[in-house]
Amino acid sequence: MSMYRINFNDFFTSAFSVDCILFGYSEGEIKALLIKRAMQPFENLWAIPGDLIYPDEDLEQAAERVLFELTGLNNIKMHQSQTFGKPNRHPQGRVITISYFALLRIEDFEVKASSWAGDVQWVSLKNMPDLAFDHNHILASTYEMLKLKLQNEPICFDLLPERFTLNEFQQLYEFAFEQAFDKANFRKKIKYIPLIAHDEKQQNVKHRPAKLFSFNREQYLLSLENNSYTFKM
Amino acid sequence: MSMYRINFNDFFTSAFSVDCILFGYSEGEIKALLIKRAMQPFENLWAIPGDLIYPDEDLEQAAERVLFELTGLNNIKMHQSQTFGKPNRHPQGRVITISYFALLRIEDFEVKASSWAGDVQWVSLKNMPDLAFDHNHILASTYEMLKLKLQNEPICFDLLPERFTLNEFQQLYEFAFEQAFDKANFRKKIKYIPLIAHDEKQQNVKHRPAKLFSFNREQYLLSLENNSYTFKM
DNA sequence: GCAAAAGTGTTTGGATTACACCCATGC
DNA sequence: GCATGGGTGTAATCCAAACACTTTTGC
Repeated sequence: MSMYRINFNDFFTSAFSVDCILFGYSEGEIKALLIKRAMQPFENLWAIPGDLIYPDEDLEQAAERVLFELTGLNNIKMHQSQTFGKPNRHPQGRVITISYFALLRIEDFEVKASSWAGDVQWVSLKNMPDLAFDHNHILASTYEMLKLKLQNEPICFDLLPERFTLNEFQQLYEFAFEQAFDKANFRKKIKYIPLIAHDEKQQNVKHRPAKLFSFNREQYLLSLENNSYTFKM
Repeated sequence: MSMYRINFNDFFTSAFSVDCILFGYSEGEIKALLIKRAMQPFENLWAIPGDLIYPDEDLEQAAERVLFELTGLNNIKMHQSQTFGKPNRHPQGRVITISYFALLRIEDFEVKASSWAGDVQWVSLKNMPDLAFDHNHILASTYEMLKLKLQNEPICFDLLPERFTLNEFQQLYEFAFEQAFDKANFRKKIKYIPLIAHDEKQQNVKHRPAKLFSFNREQYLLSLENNSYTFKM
């Protein structure tokens, strides 16, 4: 994290940081973007990207900055998760960290290894190694919050490609809730979610190609206004 | 808040605090315990009780300390809500505040006006005045989180008296979700919540007295373990 | 034709809803 | 007896689960 570019003692006895968990979805798995720490402490361990918050910077703005440095992406909605502040969570001083998460379409950009990371990688939440600091704990609680929101807000469409098959959609929920759903019943459940059915079909599959759909966000917002439908999974 | 007992400039350029929202339930309304500020800024305005976090203190521990100073109560579960950190939210410096909430039985204790408050009062969430700082915003988001948890965890029993009538139970949800429920249907919905039915009845009512119930927490925890029931409202 | 996954229809049982009715108490 | 809320039963409806079946593509 960039705090080590600055003389640590110059900062003060306690500091705030943001940790910015980027969730993505590919190959049927929800993944988080992790960085390999290039310096002490926890050198060479994988960690959640994060940085100190500047004195006159809003929390969300700091999280967006971390996201931008890693991905070049802008205008992504940040969701606040939780705040972690055990006095000894950081070996070199008191650092209270506010964790945020964002949902990305993995295919839509290229990750840039930043100055403060030796390597960057998407890691499946099914297969998480030991992370630096208390980052396993932070990631686990944030994933719980993601799962809660997946049930109550149409944020799954921030993870899915802009055009997706209904099966990809179903598999996202199957991964998150660790259970298989019946295909016919799943389609009945999502019947009222406003989707746009395209004429376009899946390519290069060796079976009947599936129809592609997109989320009709405009219509969803309208239905929110007149209370005709609220997302619920 | 106690930060003003300390010379302000000695503290820092930025600081952390906890705000500790105490929710209670009486007379059919969910209320928050507010304090009347005895000093600048926002003197004489109502505010959420809060305090700075000591350098080697855990966040939750700080919130428990604020609760204890106000109520003398201990061993109350604190729920972390959200963190607020707009650079200008505090007129005298950068203060990032982590908000917690706790659920109390209003009848079980006496509020002590503490050194940093001129007055203390339970205020209904239906009838909230303008508060100090960004406390209206903090309270509103925290109330949203409370309502979310009321749907997924049996925390309503932390607000209700130890022995309650089914109607008090129903009215709590009616207040929170701002809608009336059918009595017979409500009772069918809660059929599987493990309750202890007492022989004791309501006293001093001028109609048929209602039976009193308590939450059977032991049995609920057992049913969680063997996955036979999970709370859902 | 066969394998593989897309896509749809039917049946069933349990939950939700609306609504009606009886019961116990104070006055 | 009457007002007031406590407490319960029933029928209609909706919804979710289980499961079977048809369709379309590549090879």
